Amino acid sequence: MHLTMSDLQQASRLFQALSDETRLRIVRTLAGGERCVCELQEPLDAYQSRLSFHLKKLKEAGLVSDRKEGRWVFYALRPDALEELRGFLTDLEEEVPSPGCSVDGCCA
Amino acid sequence: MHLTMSDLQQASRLFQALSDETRLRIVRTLAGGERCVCELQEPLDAYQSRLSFHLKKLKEAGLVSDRKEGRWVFYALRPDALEELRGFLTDLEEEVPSPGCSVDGCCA
DNA sequence: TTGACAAATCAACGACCGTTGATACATACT
DNA sequence: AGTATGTATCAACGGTCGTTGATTTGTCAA
Repeated sequence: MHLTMSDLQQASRLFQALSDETRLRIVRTLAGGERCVCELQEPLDAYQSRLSFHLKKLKEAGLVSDRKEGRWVFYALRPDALEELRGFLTDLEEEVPSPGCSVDGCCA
Repeated sequence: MHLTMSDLQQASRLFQALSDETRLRIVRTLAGGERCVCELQEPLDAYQSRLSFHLKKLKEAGLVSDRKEGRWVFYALRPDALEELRGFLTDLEEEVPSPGCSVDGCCA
């Protein structure tokens, strides 16, 4: 009975950020270590403006961090964000279908 | 080195289904046991057509199942779908930033 | 058969999303 | 100074999404 991230709004934001295939490919690549935008361009076969757009979305959701170095901007995955989501799913799975759950407000 | 659900398209479909706050509230409620549409209406304060719309989305994504009984249709959470997603996130977190990862095709 | 109820579907609308190509900005090099 | 490079931003477009209200389909009861 925790469901720590009862803030469904935040959860939906995270899910939304991961709801795009291009962004998932970015995330999967960043799981191998930080990358600058130009390093993503070739393997993902995407225009630079497109990558900037998606990286901004991921950053706004808190899923990646960015670090400026010279003319490059390196993006990295934020493991705690993934952990947060995983915890949310775990809490959902642990929610047991209790018989008296139809009581007012229980599932509101 | 598993990343079983390497099918990013399927992953994005699941994330997309969970990217809406109304749907997350439905899912959280269904975690307490199956419900028919009319039982969701009051606690979620939503029109019936709206709930039907979102339940259809959840069903299409494989996150819920439905069971007809008389005039009612009972929806229930499918735990395996949540498990699938959790596994995907776990695999992502386990992906170690190995030094030689910049090799061609490694993260493509 | 008539009425009541549960659920799905539809049309319409506004809002947001993802892509592309062009442009702007910042940094580095000569 | 000028030029090249990496990145962000912009305008424009087409497409999809979520909501509402009305209609339709199916099921039960009187």
